[in-house]
Formats: sequence, C-alpha cells, structure tokens
Amino acid sequence: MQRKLPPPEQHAVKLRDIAEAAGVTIATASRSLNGIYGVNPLTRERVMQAASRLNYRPNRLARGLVTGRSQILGLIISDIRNPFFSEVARGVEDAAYSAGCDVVLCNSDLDPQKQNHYIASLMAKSVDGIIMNSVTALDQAEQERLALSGVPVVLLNRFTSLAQFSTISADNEQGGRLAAEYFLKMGHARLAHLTGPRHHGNLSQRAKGFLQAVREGNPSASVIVAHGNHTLAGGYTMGLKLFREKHDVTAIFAANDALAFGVLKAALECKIKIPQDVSLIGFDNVDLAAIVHPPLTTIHQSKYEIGEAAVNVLLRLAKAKDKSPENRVLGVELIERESVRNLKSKGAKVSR
Amino acid sequence: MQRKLPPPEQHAVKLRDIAEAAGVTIATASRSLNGIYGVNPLTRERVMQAASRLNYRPNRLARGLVTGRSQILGLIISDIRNPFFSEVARGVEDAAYSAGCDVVLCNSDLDPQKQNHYIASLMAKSVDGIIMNSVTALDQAEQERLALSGVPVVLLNRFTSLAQFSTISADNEQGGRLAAEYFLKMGHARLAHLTGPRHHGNLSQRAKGFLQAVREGNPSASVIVAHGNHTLAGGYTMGLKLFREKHDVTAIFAANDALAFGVLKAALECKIKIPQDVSLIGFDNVDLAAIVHPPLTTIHQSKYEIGEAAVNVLLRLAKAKDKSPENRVLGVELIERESVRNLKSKGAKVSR
DNA sequence: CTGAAAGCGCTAACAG
DNA sequence: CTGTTAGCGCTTTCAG
Repeated sequence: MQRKLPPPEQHAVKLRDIAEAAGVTIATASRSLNGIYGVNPLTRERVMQAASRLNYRPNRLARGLVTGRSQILGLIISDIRNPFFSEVARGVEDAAYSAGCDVVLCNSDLDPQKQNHYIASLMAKSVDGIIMNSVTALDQAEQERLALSGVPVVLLNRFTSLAQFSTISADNEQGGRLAAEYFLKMGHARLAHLTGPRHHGNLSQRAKGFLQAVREGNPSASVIVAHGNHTLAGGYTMGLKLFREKHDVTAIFAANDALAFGVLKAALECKIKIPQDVSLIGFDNVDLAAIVHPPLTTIHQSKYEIGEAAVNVLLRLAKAKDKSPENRVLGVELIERESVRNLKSKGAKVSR
Repeated sequence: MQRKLPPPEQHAVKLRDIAEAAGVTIATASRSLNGIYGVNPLTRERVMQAASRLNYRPNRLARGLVTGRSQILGLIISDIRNPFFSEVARGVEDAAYSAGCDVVLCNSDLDPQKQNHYIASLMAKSVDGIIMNSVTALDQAEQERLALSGVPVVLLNRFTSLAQFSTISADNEQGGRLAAEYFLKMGHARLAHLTGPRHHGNLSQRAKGFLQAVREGNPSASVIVAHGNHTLAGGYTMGLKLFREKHDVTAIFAANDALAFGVLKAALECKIKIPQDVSLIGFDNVDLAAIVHPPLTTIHQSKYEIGEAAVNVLLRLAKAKDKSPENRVLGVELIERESVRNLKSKGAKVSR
C-alpha cells in the first residue's frame, strides 16, 4: 500500500503567503516589497522579513500582466555565431542585467519571416523593448506596424526608411573610407570589395564610403565589388572565386572580419600569400583579428558599447513620455596590423 | 483648446474582441484557437477567420499565468563571446524556435551569485526549463533547491554531485586522452596542460583523460599543469608566463580553442614558432581553428548538436510524467591540422 | 458542442 | 498608513 506522495513541485510561495505571515493584507505586502512610499517602516520591515524567510519570489508573469511591462528585452540579430554579434549581445545582456531585465535571444538570419515571427512573439510577451539588427528585410507595412505598436525599438544600423526608430551604430561609411585611404596610401590601385547581400544597411554604408574615397583619392583606381554571404563561409567562397579567376587585384576590403577570415582561408588554399601577394583589410576588429595569420588590419568598432548603448536608449524610451527617436553614431578607427603590404616602399618587407 | 489625443499605443486586440467578432464567447474562442477537440468545425472556422482578420496575438503572459508554463527556456552560460557557447546557443535557439519557445540568454561568468540570480529570475518567469553550463559553482543547498523546484534542468557537463539533473556533453575525458596519445605518438615527452579554474566540470575531465593517457602511454613523460582563465586572455597570460619562464616543454594541450588562440598570440609575441618550437592542441574545433596560423590541431566536439539535444531533453522532461534524468554523451574526434610537430621524423618538416 | 464563471498572482485605484 | 476591490487576458472546470 502506497502512501500518497507529497506534491512533487512545491507550491511556490506567493504574495498572499507572506502577507499572512506578516499579518497584513496582500496590498500592503505588495507595497512594502515594491518600496512604495507610504507604508509604516515597521510593518514594512515585518513584510520584508517574512518574504526573505519564506524565500518569496514574485511571479513576474502576473506582475507583467497587470503592469503591461515584463522586464524582458528582445534582441533580434542575424546570427549569434558571428563574433560581432556575440560582443554586442554581451553588452546588451550586461546592461540589461544591471537594469534587472532579461533578454531573449532571436537569430533571424535576416529572414523576413523569422523576423516577423520574432517581433510578434516578443510583443505577445509584452517586452519592454526590441533591439534589432536591421529592419530592412521587412516590407513597409510591417515596419509601420512595428513603429505604431508603441514598443520601443532600437536598430543597430544607421539608416532606416522610417525615421521613427532609434538607431545605434558605428560610423560605417567612415570606416569604409578609412580602408580606402589606407590602401591608396600604401600604393594599391587595383582593389576589390567583398561584401554581403545588397541593401544590407551597415554593409552598404561601408561600401559607399570605400568607393567614394577611392574615387576621390585615385580616380584611375579600379575596384571590383562582389556580393555574397558576410560570413566566414561566404568570404571563403568569394575569395576562392576571386583568386581562381586570376584577377589582378592587389588589395581586398572585406566588409567584416568573419568574411576576411574566409578570404584568409581561401588564400591559404590557393597558395596566395597575404600580404605579399594580396593585401586585406577587415571590419569589426573582432578579438581574433589579432590572432589570425597574418594579424588582420581592420576597422575597429565598439561592439560591446553598441550593445550597452542600445539597452540604455531602450530603457530611456520605455520610461520617457517623450519617445522621440535617438540616433547615435560611434566612431571607428583603423587598426594597423600586418595584412596590408606597402607597395610604395619598393622591395621593402611588409610594413610592421 | 486641445482635443483629447487618442491613446498612443493602440489597444492590443484580445480574445474578447475576436470572440465578439465571431459571435461566440471567449471560452469557445479560446478552445478554437487552441485546437481543442470538441468544437464545431464551422464555429471554429469563424473564430479563426476573425482572429486572422483582426491580427490576433494571444497575450502570452496571461496564458502563462494560468497554465503555469511560459514557452520560455533559460540558457545560462559562462559567456556568449566564447565561440563554443555561441555555437551551442545557436543550436539551442534553433531547436527552441522549432518548438515555439523563446530563449532568454544569461551570461554567468560562472559567478555563483549571478547564477543564483538568473535561476531565481527564470523561475519567477515560470520558464519551462533551464539549460546550464554547469552547476558546480553553486553550493549543495542551492543545487538541491533547484532540483526540488521541479523545473526541468539540463546541464552541459557530465558529472554532477547530484544525480538528479540531466546532462548533455561531449566525451571530454576521451578528448583529453586523444590529445595525449597524439602528442606521444609524435614523440613529445615534455608536456604542458593549460586549463581553466580547478573544479570546472568539463575541463577537469579533459585534464583527467589527458594526464591518465600520458601516464599510461609514457610514464616518464613530464607534464606541467597551469590553471587560469579558459579564455583568449587567459591563454595569452598563461602562454606568456610559460614561454618566459623558459620551460622546456615541447607541446601544450590547451583546454579549449579560445585558450589555445591566446597561446598563439603569446607565442607570436615571444617569437616562439608553432609548431617548430612548441606544438599545440586545442579543444572544441571552433570555426576559426581552421583559420588561425598555424591551423590548429584540436579535439572536435559537436557544439550545435549539444544545444539542440539539450532543448529536446528539456522538452521531453517538461511534458513527460517521468522526469527521470537523461545523460547523453557525444563523441569527440581529433582534427589533425598543423600545430603539432612530429619529433619522430627527424629533420622532417612539419607533418602536413 | 457551447456558455457561465472561477480563478492564475499580482498591482493599483479608492476608501477609510 | 492600510484594507477592499477591481481587474490584467487567458484557460478551464462545470453546467447546460
């Protein structure tokens, strides 16, 4: 004969329990715990005691249901495996942690369907705000619906068709310009730019700055532009293609470091030496850029800080009456390492 | 004189609205939407129509409040910037997405306080399950409380003091063994093992397998073990120290790739050539291991699959009556690249 | 098959 | 300063 087992999941202690334990109603209990002004310090103390004694954890779903806010932030990015996004995500998470928020992670692969799914799902959870990679994959109507929904949104790229979103981003255009100027200074005139899909907000800006600066700096310079995936695999594929077609480019500007790493791999395979045969500049200044061989010259942007800033803007938006969007642009910087050859110092070794 | 502004945030459409629109009560509306057996196909159709016409999104907080489940999974890891965890996280997120769940990301840095905070916070949200890096940083009482809470938990390391948790992990011990055997086969006998903090579940297993295999394979071999941070920075620090102290080790087993990358950086700085002067093996087989210079010989583990599997176990646990823990161990494999020198083929070049 | 009604646990007026 | 009372939006018995 079996004895009845005790309930396997111990009943969570709720506000009512601690109210009883403290000899007050749940209203005062709630007030005490939420530190609302206007409650007797002594009763309050009693409540706090009871709460910690019973190890009380407010049910956040219940609270969210009534307050309409959930202390949850949504982060929609292309792919967390891109080290750029890992860094951003960490910045986001740390800032959210400090603010007592949780962050739900969404990988969209820039797929519009997934993005819409995530937006809907996040809104269904009454998130306090959404940080998104980009919104360009969404059609106009969807963008408007999002803007009208009232959920604070900050985008991680600078330009949007709708001016209603806040944005935080690095100065991508300037970054492209720096890469171009450096190549020209080093005597390169047959260039290639390997980048991601057309119309990708940030990458387009990089291309724009790069091409502009090339034209301005050396109108007779040539530049091949190729589109593909802005990933290690994409860079590998584009690099292979470029090297095999025997273009006579002497310098490649990769739209991000991941892509540049792919080019490195392709070069290795094609027995092309970097920078002796071809020079390479990346973008992001990911940790590993310093470690690959050769150490990658790249454009630095403050990834962690972008994540932090995004959360701060979001939180300001969430509490402020004034929801006017904020647009912040962070500076970039060329980090000189060893993947670019100086063609001007004839016969000289790689610049070091 | 101002007119009253319309409510800035459009009132979300709720179950009641679609019930009215379909001419039924919210009860049948609910049943229809949730596909519960026992509702007239025609009424049901009417409800569905109304729902999609009004673009209805059920409030998940409300639903969670009553059902006790939230369709949210918690993922607590050390640091998303570690590419190992990025991969795992992507596996987790994809599997969760397929199951209609969201995942909230928590970076613990293995700090017990943070871990506890996150666990509490997740439980307050009635998460359907928690995937954790490891639980060893928590004291016995906390572990027990977690186990008793009834929330499904799966750990990403194999051994736990409490046998009540499910675990998914690679065969770390075997991985360590493979590294050792390979070094010995290549004629190395003065070894070093650079690893993370003591008592780190997975890393300890790697060390254990490594040391055991060394002892068994060549009892007269020496091995220095150093503890630090299992990060790029940690590897750099430990590598620098090792190289500067002029130990005569010929081969280093780094407990993970990030750490190995740090060693690479240190070597570069100390003008130590890898593998000519010192050989190196990593662990994880992160994407970039193939790209660094020299391409890193490392132990492969299936990161993405670990994430996927963790979610699947979690979901099974969540719905099953039977909550008996499941322990799954995934195989590992040595990936031979170019960071290990063959000392046996005298005068020969690096094995290729 | 459908409706009425009772909450899930909490906050927020509104009285006292 | 504290208690009473409505709900938040949804699911889920229990009747019909």
